[in-house]
Amino acid sequence: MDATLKALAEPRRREILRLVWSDELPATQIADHFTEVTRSAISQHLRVLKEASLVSERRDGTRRLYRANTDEVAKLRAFLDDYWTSGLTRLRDVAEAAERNRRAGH
Amino acid sequence: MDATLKALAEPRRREILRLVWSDELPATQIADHFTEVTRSAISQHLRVLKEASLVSERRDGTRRLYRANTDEVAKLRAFLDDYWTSGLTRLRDVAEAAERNRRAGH
DNA sequence: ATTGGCTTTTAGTTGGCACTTACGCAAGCG
DNA sequence: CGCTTGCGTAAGTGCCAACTAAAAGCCAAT
Repeated sequence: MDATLKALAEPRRREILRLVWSDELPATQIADHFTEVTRSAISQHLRVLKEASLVSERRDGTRRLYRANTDEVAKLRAFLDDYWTSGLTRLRDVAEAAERNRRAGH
Repeated sequence: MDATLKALAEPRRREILRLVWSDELPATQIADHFTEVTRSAISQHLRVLKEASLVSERRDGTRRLYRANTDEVAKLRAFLDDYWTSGLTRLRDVAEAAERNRRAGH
């Protein structure tokens, strides 16, 4: 989950993900979309996305076709829904912090 | 939106957001929750969260009370739902890239 | 085998980010 | 007023992430 959010924090990686959202695309065509950075930079972005499971790679001859892994974004949605809504653990943690404070205090 | 994702990419900031999700909390109490970093570091995290509109600040005497801005997370959810699902713009962009390629290509 | 297109990888640079230490500043209290 | 409490800010450090340029890998066709 950490990897997912870190990967999406970069604007160009979001753009890449959008490009390969509905169809797979070869690396060169993805890179051509970006005029301000090198093909190498895009390749490295693709690696980050792949390691975060946000895209999958398929080889076809010398080309490499990338496609978005939409399931992973769905997981992020679920994360946003569930993570903070556990008020009980929050109260427990605050209580623990107060306890630490009390013992440490003077 | 960029600021929102960048802010959430940091684990400690997510933890802070979880702490102040359902109730407001003074800065010191938030900082006490983290034993491995300084109070100053937490203060800087709070500033990032505030600039991303993920938390709001309320002053009460010398204290500053923070509370999560749940609307902003809701916006992120909407973003995840809508941003990539516009296949038409994707096709347009790919066509443009191909056009650039054709002209540039000798 | 060698050439050539498609792509990743390596090495090196730079900018940014999280952190600590030290300081500053306002509000309440004796 | 002097002191303390609660908190942000400034300056400096170290690390990591994004980038470029150059080298290397992979695959197909010749």
